[in-house]
Amino acid sequence: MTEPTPNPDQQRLIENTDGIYVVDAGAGTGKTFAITRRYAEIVDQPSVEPEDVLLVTFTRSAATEMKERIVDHSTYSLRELADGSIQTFHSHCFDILQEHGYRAPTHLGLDERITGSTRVIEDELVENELFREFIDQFRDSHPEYADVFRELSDPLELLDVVSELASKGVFPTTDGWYRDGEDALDGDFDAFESLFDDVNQPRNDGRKQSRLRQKLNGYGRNKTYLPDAPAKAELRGDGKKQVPARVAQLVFDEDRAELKSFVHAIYVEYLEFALRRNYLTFGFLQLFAFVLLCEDDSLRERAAFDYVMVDEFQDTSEIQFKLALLLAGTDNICVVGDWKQSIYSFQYADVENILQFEARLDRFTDDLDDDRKRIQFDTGEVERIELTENYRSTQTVLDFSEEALVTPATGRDDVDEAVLDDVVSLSSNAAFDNTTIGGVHHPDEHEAVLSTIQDVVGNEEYAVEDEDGTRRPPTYGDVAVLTRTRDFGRELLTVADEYDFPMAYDGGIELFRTDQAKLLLAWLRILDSDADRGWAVVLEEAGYTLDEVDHILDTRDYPANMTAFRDDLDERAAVGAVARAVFDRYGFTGEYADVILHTIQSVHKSSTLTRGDLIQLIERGIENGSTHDVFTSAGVDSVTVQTIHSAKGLEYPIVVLANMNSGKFPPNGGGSSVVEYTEPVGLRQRKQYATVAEHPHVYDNWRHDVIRHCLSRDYDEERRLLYVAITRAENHVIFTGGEDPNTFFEELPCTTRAGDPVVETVDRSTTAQTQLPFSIVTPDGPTGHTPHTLMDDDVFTDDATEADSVEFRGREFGSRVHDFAEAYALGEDVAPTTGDTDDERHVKALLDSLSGDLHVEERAVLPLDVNGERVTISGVVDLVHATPAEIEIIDYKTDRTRRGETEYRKQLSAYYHVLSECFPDKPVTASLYYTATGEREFIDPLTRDQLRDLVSNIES
DNA sequence: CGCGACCAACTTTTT
DNA sequence: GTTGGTCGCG
Repeated sequence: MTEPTPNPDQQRLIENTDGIYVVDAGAGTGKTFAITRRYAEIVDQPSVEPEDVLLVTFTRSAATEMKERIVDHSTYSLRELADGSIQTFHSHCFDILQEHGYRAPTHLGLDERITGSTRVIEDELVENELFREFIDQFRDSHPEYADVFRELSDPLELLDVVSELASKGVFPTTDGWYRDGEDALDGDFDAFESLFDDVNQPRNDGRKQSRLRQKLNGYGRNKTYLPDAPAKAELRGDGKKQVPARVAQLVFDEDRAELKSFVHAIYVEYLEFALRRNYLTFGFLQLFAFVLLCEDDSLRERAAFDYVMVDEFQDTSEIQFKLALLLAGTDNICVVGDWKQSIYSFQYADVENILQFEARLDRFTDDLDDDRKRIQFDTGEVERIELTENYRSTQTVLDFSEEALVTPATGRDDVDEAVLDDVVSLSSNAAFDNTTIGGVHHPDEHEAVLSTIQDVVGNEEYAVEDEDGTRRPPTYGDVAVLTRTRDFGRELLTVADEYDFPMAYDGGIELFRTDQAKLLLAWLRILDSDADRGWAVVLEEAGYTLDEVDHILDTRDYPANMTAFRDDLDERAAVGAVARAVFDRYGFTGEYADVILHTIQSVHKSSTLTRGDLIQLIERGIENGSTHDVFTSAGVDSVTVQTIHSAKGLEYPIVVLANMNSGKFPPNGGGSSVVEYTEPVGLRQRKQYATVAEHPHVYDNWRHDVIRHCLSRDYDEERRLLYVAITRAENHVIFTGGEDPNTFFEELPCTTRAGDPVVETVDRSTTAQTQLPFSIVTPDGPTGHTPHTLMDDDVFTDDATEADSVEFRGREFGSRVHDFAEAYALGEDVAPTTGDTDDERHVKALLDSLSGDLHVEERAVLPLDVNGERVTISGVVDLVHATPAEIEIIDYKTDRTRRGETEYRKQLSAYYHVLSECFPDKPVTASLYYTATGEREFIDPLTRDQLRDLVSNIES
């Protein structure tokens, strides 16, 4: 939420465009507003153009939002800003490499090149598969590392190592390490010693041993070390409450030459592998961009900006901080962030970047200037600006949010209250503060959440305030359920569905844990080996009882229609065709099925996927919960379910923070309230090896068993997560827990009560909304495709081979125009990559003639009551164009000869009704735009009754 | 009150 | 890998 006039703090940030600034912008302080105004201030100077300014955001959607908001406050249009650099680190690095990256690998001694066709692997699953493939061949070609591999439980850990090193700027060259990379690997004894000392302080005024000494009590338990390992007593010392100081040196000094050479070999050969396969990972994008900017002085000067701004600075990694410095041609640097919202350490974000900004600025500058001057400005003067006025939440919520930062996560967790010294307290500008903060717990937590929301909706006690100051009871749309895990969100949606409760999930979904993927896996297993665990799933889904399933499995007397389908599947050679047939059988035509197919196909491109491979792929996907974004829109009046991470930057009048359960939030640890000893103490079998010689692969690293206790492990980030969740709320916060709520739930200073959930089924038969996709059945076209995929008709005929369809889809005419339109509407620079056909020119002309908000690919769902049953029509149109005067729905078609006119009409009409409800005050029009002729045809929307008739005819 | 030993239960987020 | 709970010892 933003205010039209900047407050004095914001004004200071906006006006002070020259020099180095660190902005502590707490939650809801109008950070985006201020930063966009600042950008506008900078580019509105006559001597400055958008391309002189780099504005880095953390997500692509944030970049888009920034652009849109800057347009409102500067003399530049969205088109002109497309040339300016408002983007993520990753996409900026990609641009640099596209333009100048050809020889970048040579700076590391690599012979491969980065070309215009080098892809970026965004899908984690695909990246993992590629890495596995690399490791398999690495293993074969390096028998000398067989011993090391025996110690690894999962080769993917090596990908972690490589990624983490890349995020910290440690890169290999063909014959060593890049710049001072090896120093980082060797470490710094003084720094280590100070960590060591920290955990080695006696506690309770010297009466209690140090944390380190206590931890070392488990040293060597169930292990057999190599003979050179010191004894436990020697490490822990005796009589004192501390570990002897010399132990620090003892564990630090280790010959890691072999380990380093192994990691080096993996790292450098993986880089070669990726380049040969013509792809880069997110991490490698930054790696090569950094190398290029470091080595090529003239390029660095050309690529440098007069102004650099970094948003969400608490989410930056070490390499990103350094990249920002290399991209800054002057000392006009401004970083904006909030350390309290640093929750991405698993993605290598380093909260110290913002907390220790000045020290790191000096250190990184020195590093970069090590051999020659690269940073051409003085870093001496750094100014801090604090934004303290909060436009989102009530003062009660703000005060409460600080409590979250010092709430213990476990019973033994002692929180350092000193963190509050770093907190810049916020003051609310809300006039209305009727905030309730409380907790509800019940064993049926899903029901408890739903029932609590129903208590709140329409309840005057939970009144919320609209932007114009009017107070009203809340609706479903005012509520967001935030969870730490996607699992909980998915379960909650399943339960919500039973009550027809209006609820939509927003964000990544664990694609391989959906019914679609599980049934596909089942059929693949049936094809592979008539496996019971395949048949069991299929039979159960078909409605057989457990007894019946058992009987069928015993007798192997499968239903005839199923064996027929199996034989039919068996004739399809390509796995993609198998998957499509399975989805068709079950009517899975929505977004999930599409994304699964797409994922299979993208793996298929890089290797020939057999059924066995695909089974493995899905099994792994289920195991590690790989996620894929599924397209959803926020409902018109439905509760939003999100993970806390994905809700960052958003705000809701009422926040329900769910799943506050023991052992799940915080992640580790747990504990049981009832202890049952199943065997007498002392009889537990020890996993101890008689001699090391018997098991030469045992690699118990005694040094590491000490060192790991010195690395800080605390719950600070969990508390920050709590902080982020609470500060999403404008008015009310409700915590919910299950049977055994966790320490946060107990310790947070608010009242909690046991719930008594009664969920009422919701009648949604008349309300239009946008939500998760629902499948469509068309009378005369292929089933279940959105308007623009209908153009793929001929691609989906049975006799088209898999390879044909994959290749053909990529180059498919209609899709290309669609992609072009989307990219162009988003302000991306599309001309060089997509050519300049007549169709694209038409689309361009149309888009240029429009001003206002363009919403690309919004999905709408219109529920209809058909013969007493609720049926929904779902649609995706290419563009929604919103101006102050009207709403236009626009869909691109190549020409009039395509099939599926009825379907277009149906979907445009459904869309018309949904948007008419969303915007009751504005006229809504629906039109088709024929790119072959440039004609625009306005459609008379079908009435609800007509739609109902149409749908019931199709159904019967 | 501190210490040690032991068992059992839990282990996420995504550019 | 971390935690909660319990038991026994000093």
